[in-house]
Amino acid sequence: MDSRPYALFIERLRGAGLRPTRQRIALAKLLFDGPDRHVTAENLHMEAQENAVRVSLATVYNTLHQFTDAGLLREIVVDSNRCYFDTNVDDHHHFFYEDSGRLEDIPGAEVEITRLPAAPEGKTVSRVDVVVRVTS
Amino acid sequence: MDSRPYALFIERLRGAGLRPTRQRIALAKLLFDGPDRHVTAENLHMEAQENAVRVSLATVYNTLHQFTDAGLLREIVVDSNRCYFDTNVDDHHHFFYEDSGRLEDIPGAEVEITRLPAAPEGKTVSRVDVVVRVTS
DNA sequence: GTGATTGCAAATCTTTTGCACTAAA
DNA sequence: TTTAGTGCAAAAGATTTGCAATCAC
Repeated sequence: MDSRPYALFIERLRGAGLRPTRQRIALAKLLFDGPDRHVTAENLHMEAQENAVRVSLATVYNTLHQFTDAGLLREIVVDSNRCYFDTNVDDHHHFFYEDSGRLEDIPGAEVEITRLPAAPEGKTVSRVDVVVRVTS
Repeated sequence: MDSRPYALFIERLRGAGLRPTRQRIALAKLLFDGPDRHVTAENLHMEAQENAVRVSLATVYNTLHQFTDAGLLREIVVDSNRCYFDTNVDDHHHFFYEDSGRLEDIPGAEVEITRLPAAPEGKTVSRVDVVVRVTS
């Protein structure tokens, strides 16, 4: 929880072109001070409150999108009624537990796609997402 | 537009265990009387109105989910703020045009996945979705 | 008739926005 | 200072729900 100094996060924000405000620093600490994770806005807002971080839900939404635009987070689409954000921005894929809504990373190397159609004329592939949906 | 008899759709609904009501028949005709397509609820509701089919938006939502549960449609998740339904329920994948929100089928045979991790203990893979996101 | 289905409007849920206030540089 | 960032409450979408009216069987 308190394993890394604030300076690290402040620097990371500056490096991404974001002003290190109290709220952003606190959220960055929650997000990046530990193993990779998947969060929703609601989810992170609650966690902030539990940790006595005063931040509004609107700011959590804004911050998640700013972090995503800055390349610190990746947005994952698996449920058409909720946005998930992943602190792992490397090339990788996901297991999606349909029953619980939980997400789990699959390292990029564990999926091999050997055939894929060419991008349509004039288009560029921005990403290939593989979602393995599992149930009990 | 009027190429197939109503009887065909009525039978299809019965076969899926759904009462062939006026609304369901009309929507089935819009959905299945032609090549495969991708629709949203809003989208299909507008089309119904244009074709003088009187049906409420709530019923369109309900019907799309009933059809999906019955295996007549498949839900595709590519945008966390809109539900897409696909009349193609065979094994296949998608191009997603990020700029326009348009979806395009990729036949199952055009994607080959040669490595994939095993499903987690006690879980079964219900589906593997591949979404190729493209931009201009 | 009887139970399933529908329509409508209201409710719900997630996400975004407008704007006055506060804080970082 | 000056400009970016924040909080709040209200707005905006998309989807669901409750319930009386209607329809299929």
